[in-house]
Amino acid sequence: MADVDVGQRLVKRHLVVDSFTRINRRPSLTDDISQKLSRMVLEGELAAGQQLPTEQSLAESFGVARTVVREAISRLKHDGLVDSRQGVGAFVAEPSARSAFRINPACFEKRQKLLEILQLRTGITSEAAGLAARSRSDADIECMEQAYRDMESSLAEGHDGAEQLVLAERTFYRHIAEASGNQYILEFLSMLDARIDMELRSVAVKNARVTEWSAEVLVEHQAVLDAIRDQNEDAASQAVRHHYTYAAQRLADRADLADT
Amino acid sequence: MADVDVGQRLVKRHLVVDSFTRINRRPSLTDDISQKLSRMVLEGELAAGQQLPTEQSLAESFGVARTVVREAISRLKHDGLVDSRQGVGAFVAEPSARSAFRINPACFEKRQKLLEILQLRTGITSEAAGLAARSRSDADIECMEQAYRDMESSLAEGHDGAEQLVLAERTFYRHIAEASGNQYILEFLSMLDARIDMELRSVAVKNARVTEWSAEVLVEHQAVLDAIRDQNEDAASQAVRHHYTYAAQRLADRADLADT
DNA sequence: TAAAAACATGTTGTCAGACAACAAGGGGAC
DNA sequence: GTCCCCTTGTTGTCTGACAACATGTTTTTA
Repeated sequence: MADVDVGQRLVKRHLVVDSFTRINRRPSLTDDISQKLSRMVLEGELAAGQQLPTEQSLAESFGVARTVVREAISRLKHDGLVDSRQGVGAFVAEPSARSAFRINPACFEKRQKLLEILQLRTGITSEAAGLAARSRSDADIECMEQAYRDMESSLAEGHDGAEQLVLAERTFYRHIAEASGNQYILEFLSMLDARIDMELRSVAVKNARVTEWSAEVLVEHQAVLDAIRDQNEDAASQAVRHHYTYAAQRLADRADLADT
Repeated sequence: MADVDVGQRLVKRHLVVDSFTRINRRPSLTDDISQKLSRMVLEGELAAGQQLPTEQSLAESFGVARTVVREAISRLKHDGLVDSRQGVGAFVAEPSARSAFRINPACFEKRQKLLEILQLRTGITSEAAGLAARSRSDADIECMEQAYRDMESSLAEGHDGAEQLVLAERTFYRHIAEASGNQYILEFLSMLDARIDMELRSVAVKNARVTEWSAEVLVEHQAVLDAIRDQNEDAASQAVRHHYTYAAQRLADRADLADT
């Protein structure tokens, strides 16, 4: 945390990494304000249907120019969090009006939230595996096998290959998503992976008992691969489900996560 | 489509309903520009890593003020579509940097896209049902039963109850998502439903053979309800999967969808 | 000659003010 | 009571200015 001179004001700036900031870049004022506003909406501090303060007064209370507030609100409008009417005002939208799905990266450090993300991922991935089993091409299988071999070889490198191993696992499931032929599944999974990436690159990976678990994990992945190769839909989605069931158990063993 | 005087220009305005515009409200200039820009990025017209034109030149080429372009780009930044560096420029971000998941509502009218959305929904919902079977409370069951009864009664009303029926079905699965105890599943599903809503309110519902199918559909839902009541995880998620398998078949029968 | 400092240029980030577009309410004319 | 006009307040858009920053060029200095 440092004091940074921004325009005419002296502000505490946090170098947080979250959905509102690109990695390792100082958040802009717009980032700050849009984060604050969307948190207000998301946490119910502003109830649905309630009118937001005017842009003018928001600008004054936040100590920024109206353009900054407008850019922030523009983001909320785009996400369906608020709805504005010219000449009237801006209002908090109904939760059913949300038009985008986001995950706050801070949640990746909380065990409970991580578990829920894992469950979400389970549903998508097992569906993807089933679809892949149905419609995979031979080229798809080759891609998966390649990724599988990468997992094996990075496992052979022991502890040093930990990060590489996790990356190969990601690639493995990306190929499955591609083989499913479903654009949305692919997009959704790659979004999830991007967020998880941050965690992977962190110290957590090195400390986690990745290599210790890898042997058994590899068997789980092989079951997935075999089922897709055999074009057995149910077995494929079941194998994915198995893998994530065990993954959830391993998650419980990890000591680097906050319990709240 | 109409000619509308906006500021100093005369512009063709389309009253489209998409993720960039709230229902039935004229899109603002920011909506237009952000839609155009994000489409350019999404469709690869601007390659990853490529620098965007300067805000100034974008403003000139679009014929709008720089503030409008800035609000639009601000949205893209928030979605992880572009990344800007002060003093340098704005650049198209890697696809892996996406931080939000959206579905273009136009896709709800294309059979293939709708099928893929249905598959995505299948994965999430069957996972939700499994989790719900594990951890549902008695109160959860009561909510689901209520929604189920609503489906029955609106089915009794025949063709007039079509819209009400679809709404009750939504409620039924929302209760399942709630019972799963997974915040993300609930959020994701309710986002999907919000988009589907538009379709429901459209003429499509009235024309679709909803009531004709309802009898068999109801049986499928009951299987889900029973499995969750019995706390049978596998049966619950399997029942959901069944329902969506049949739903996909019914989708193929619908004549109101574009095939492209 | 090579390194360092100063400068010039172009871009994004922020501020300020103005006016247009629009909605809603109030007051007067009829 | 109804209609019309006016006033007021808010969002939408335009314009201009300057700060902050990165980069390449030129000048200065060792």
